Amino acid sequence: MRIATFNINGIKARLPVLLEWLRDTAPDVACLQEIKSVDAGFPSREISDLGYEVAVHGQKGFNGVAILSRTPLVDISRGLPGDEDDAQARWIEATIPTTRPIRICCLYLPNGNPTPGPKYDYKLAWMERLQARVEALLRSESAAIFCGDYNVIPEDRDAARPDAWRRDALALAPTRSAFRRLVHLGLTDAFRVRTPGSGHYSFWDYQAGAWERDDGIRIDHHLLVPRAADRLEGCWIETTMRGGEKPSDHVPVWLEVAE
DNA sequence: ATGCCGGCCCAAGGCCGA
Repeated sequence: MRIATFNINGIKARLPVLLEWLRDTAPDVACLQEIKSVDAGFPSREISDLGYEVAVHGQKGFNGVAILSRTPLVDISRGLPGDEDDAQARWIEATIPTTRPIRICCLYLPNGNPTPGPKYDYKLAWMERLQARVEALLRSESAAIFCGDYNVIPEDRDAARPDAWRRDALALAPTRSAFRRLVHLGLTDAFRVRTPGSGHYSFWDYQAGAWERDDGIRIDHHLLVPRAADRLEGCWIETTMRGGEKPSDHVPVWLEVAE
């Protein structure tokens, strides 16, 4: 089973690219972030015409996440638990009820800039809530995977220019500590366990010729609980998407797990 | 580079992203 995570930076602007990508690459599951649309505005019919079931958690103008799946989704849950007042649409999870079910969690972790400030406080608080959700799913012994835009550069090898990010919310020490605490619960960074070297990125800024200079960062990740990591067969970045027509500033990151 | 580009709101210019 191939599962992709893709921050599409706006479903309205990216629909032709998304449909062509679904036709060409045919993921079994696609976790989308930054759809920037309310549920009613999401082009579910165009996508279901390609054979996908759609689960959306949208919001007007900003954020928004969705899961697309070729097989039915069950037990869909919207919103990251832990703050009833959180209005930002950054989390949706659902189960793929195959022979060995997989719990898919699609997330869009807050950016957190500028730092210090309320946005950074929100990011760290969100990461604490994420920690609690991961702990709960570990206790449940489900084969859970956490796929999405983490807005975290885990280590220096995940940036072309690590020094430029040192004081940024994506790489600041408390951000990296919180990410390490998460991984140390027993999660596997599926890309890193297979590909240890530097020079692998999932985001390049639209500005200053970042793509042309390969000035990228790796911030889109698949984290797997042990029961899912046991089934890991591959993880790779679809870098070429960034050089295509009207690209998102992120590219898809793929995960293959045994059925 | 405290935003160079791009997308959102919705009709202009401001907010947001990383």
